[in-house]
Order: sequence, then structure tokens, then C-alpha cells
Amino acid sequence: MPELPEVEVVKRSLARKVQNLIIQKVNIKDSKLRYHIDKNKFRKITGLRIKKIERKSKFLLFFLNKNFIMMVHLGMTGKFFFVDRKNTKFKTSFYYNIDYKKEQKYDRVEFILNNNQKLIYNDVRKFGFIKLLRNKKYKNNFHLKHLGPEPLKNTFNYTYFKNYIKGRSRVIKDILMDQKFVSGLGNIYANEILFLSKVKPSRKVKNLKEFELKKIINFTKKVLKNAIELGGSSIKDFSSSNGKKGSFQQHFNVYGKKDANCSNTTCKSIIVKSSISNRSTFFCNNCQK
DNA sequence: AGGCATGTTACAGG
DNA sequence: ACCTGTAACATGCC
Repeated sequence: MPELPEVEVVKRSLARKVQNLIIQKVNIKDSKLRYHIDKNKFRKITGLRIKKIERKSKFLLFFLNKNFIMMVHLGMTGKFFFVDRKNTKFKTSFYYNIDYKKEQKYDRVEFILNNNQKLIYNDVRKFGFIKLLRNKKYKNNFHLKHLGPEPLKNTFNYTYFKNYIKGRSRVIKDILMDQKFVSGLGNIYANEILFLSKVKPSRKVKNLKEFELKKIINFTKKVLKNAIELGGSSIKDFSSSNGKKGSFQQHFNVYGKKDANCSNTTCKSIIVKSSISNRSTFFCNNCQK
């Protein structure tokens, strides 16, 4: 699920639900996530209060007291659910319509909170992870240390872009998905941004014109903001609708749209699919130069 | 059965 | 030491 907009939406719903609550117990149902979860280590956070939740790139940081930080990455299929004592369905707004009974077997970690609820980390493919860090040095964390600027901050700008691509021979889509260049984009939004910017995903960065770089920057910010407002993209489970569920997938121009007509009404081409950096790449051969 | 999937990174080679 | 591309991780679905 999770590129920057989805993680941001999850962060906001988590902040509403669990801020200031106390973790009374941690139940590790499957310790084999991307990184092994050490039960003894996680025992240290029982009794601690969740003071604040922040998003950094695609990472969630739970600031606890006693200077602990719980860092979560959702990988490809990580989700949070809330379940009350009677096992009634609750979940973050992002996954509002999921059938929790079916999902339950992928629950990996449970956090028992002091309000009769459990916060559940659920992850089918187990590419996600949960780690404990110490507040003092969390910025030196391996994962966080080399992240590029947040795309929505003004440190992600034309000058930065121009300088970064100097002497690099990679293609633009590959760079956009590189967290060291800009942190938070993934395959879906990279495809969508390049369509709106009218730039072919396979263009070498060194050949991009100034106006194209500027367009890419501007559409990056525009698309991400728009997606956050719409609750992110839910590319599964969007059969019925309610006000809280992510709907940006309805605004995709190219992602997953192989053979569809180009959304530009004056264009008669269809969307084609190729592969860049081992990821599905969708674009319009006519509109994107 | 085989290919594909919203992500990251270890590794090999230049 | 830096840059780049590929394969691998775990699991389900079409």
C-alpha cells in the first residue's frame, strides 16, 4: 500500500487514535518480519506512553517516553488495525472497508493499549518491519541517515534537482523512486508524476531540460498533496465507498492502465507498459516526450 | 504453472 | 570509494 501519501494518511489516523495512550503489552505473533523482532527487547516498551507519531519519508516514528522510538515501515502490505476487546471491527481510516476476519491470520504484532483496544500490525508479505531506536541517536539510524529531502518540503527544488543529477547516467523514473534522491515516492506516484509532466520514464536525467525538471518538481508536490487529501490510494479493497477511504486510485492516469485510452482527450494513443528498474512502468508514447 | 505485486537492500561488477 | 543494475526477501492472486 504505502508510498508517502498512504503513510501520511495512516500517520494521521494513528495520531488520532493512539496518541497519549499507554502500551500495556506487546504480543509478537510472528517475529519474522523483514527484521527479526526480539521479544525481550520489545518488553522494554510495555508501560510506555505514545507521546507523538511522526512520518519521515515512508517511515512511521512512534515517540514513546523514556526516549524510545518505535520505527515502523509498512513494506508492501503492512497495515494497522484497531480491534476492541469484543473483537469488533475497527481499523485505520485507510482500510475502512477491509474484511478483518479474513485478514486476521496476517496479524504479526499486537499492542494492547490502555483503552480496551489493541493496535495491530498486520502484514501479508512481511516486507515491513518494526524496530526500536533510542531518541538521542535515531537520526543516525541506518535507514534514515541517507534519505533525500521530503518531496513536499522546499528543500526539494530545482537547484537541488539540477545538482543531484549532474554526472549521473540513470533514467528519470529510477531516480524518482530512489529514496536517496527524494524520499517518499514509489512506483505508482513516479508513473503518475511523469505522465503529468509529459516526460518519458526512460529519459536519461542528463538530457532533461530545465522546464521538464521544474514540471517534475511541481507535479510531484501537486500529486502527493492531492493524494493525501483523497486519503491515499487503495489499490485493493475499494468495492464500496465511504467518506474516509482512500480514493486517489480513481485518479490514476497511467498506473495499471495498460491498453487503456490515454486520459488526455485530444490524444488517440493508448497507455503502454514496460519495465524500468524491475518495476512496471506505464506511459503514453504520444504525450510523454 | 508462471508471472506479477504500493519496497528495500545485499551484492557483484564496472 | 562511488555508481549502477540485478536478485532476493514472503505470500497471495490472476
